[in-house]
Amino acid sequence: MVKKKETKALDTTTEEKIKAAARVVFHKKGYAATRTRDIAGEAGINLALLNYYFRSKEKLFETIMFETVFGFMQNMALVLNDEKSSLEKKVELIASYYIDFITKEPNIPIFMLSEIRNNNAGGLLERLPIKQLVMNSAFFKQHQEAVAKGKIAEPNPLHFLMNLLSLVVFPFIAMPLLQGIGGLNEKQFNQLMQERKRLIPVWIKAMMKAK
Amino acid sequence: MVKKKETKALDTTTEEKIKAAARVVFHKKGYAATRTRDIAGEAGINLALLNYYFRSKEKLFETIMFETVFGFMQNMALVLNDEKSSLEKKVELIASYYIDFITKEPNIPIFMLSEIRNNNAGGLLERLPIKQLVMNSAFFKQHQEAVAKGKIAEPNPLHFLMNLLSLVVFPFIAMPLLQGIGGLNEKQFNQLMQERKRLIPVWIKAMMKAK
DNA sequence: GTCTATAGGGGGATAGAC
DNA sequence: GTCTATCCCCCTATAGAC
Repeated sequence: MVKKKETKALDTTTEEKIKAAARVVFHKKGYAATRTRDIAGEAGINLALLNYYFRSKEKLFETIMFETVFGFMQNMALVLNDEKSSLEKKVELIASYYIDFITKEPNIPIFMLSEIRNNNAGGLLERLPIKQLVMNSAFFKQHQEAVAKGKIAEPNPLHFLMNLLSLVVFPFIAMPLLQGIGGLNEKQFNQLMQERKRLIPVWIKAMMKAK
Repeated sequence: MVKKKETKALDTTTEEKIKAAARVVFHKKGYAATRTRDIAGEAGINLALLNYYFRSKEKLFETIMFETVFGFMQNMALVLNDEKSSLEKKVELIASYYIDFITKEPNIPIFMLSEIRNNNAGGLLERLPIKQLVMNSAFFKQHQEAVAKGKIAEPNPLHFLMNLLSLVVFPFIAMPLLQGIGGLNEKQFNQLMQERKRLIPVWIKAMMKAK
């Protein structure tokens, strides 16, 4: 649509600068509270230029939203579908990867979840093959096998997945509350999350045998 | 500030109608996306009247936000501080109560958490004595005792609390995603949550012994 | 207390010069 | 491609009649 960088030195095309700024502001404030002027300011460019590259606030948002959700999901997809790693290993990998990821981008979970709730993000969930991705994954097959062998008590794989995501993601979403309760600063909070990389796999293992 | 109902038949004073409407709209869309016109419409009154009762959108929001957070917390406070019930019982009570509560009001968790993140909700967290409430609770004392007796492996009570809240609250926040993954309708989703009333206490018990 | 009408300002988008 | 200036709608809030 606009000039295509051939071998542009650093990814500092204007388009990329605007997207980077939009990511920051949208992730932090959400669609409704974001002012296009703030994005332009953050990007160090003029408001008119934003509309030149992306026709509207909404188009820009859709771009950012799609890339954010896609970026979040793709690692999950990779891990869940790896035939070689065990179920235990998958739990470890997901806990470890996402705790680091969200520590760096702490606004992403609540951003995604609240925007998806508000407007279903323009049918984003329908466009991404989430259901097949998860339901046909090696993860689900391994879970079924473990249930069949009596190694896992709770037969519903959705509970398994919910539990894993809950333990990994929720503390970040509730961070301000937990910092308030525990009187933690950011560093101490992150330290707690690092501990959870080791703890969550242990916990999940114990939970799933219980009945 | 306005007329005080003496023994008003049903709580259908205009003020209460506006607040009820504001709750619905704010909880669903959040502060920034809410239009005062929508609230007035939902309440079946005129826009001007809204400003007559509550001086501004922000004042109305603060009222709703405070009552929402307070309403959410007060049961937690009651349960956590009950000296008579055991730690196990507390877990049961919280899981059971909040699963029912959030099933009826599914927008509340993400509403509270995203508004608190956005603007700290006008220092709401500082005004409510959350920290003392939790840190001095019977819940925390019982947790410490259990750790001392070797009944609980993980000594940090924040992990315990995070885990409990995660398992209870997160599935609701991620509901659209989980419905997409599992292909569930609302009824089936609620069924899953009902199962968790029984499962979460079992899981928590198993987790906390694990190391 | 409740309404209609309108002021006032903010924010998304565009025209047009460079 | 990038800027300045500006349009215009929408939203909050208020004035004033009843």
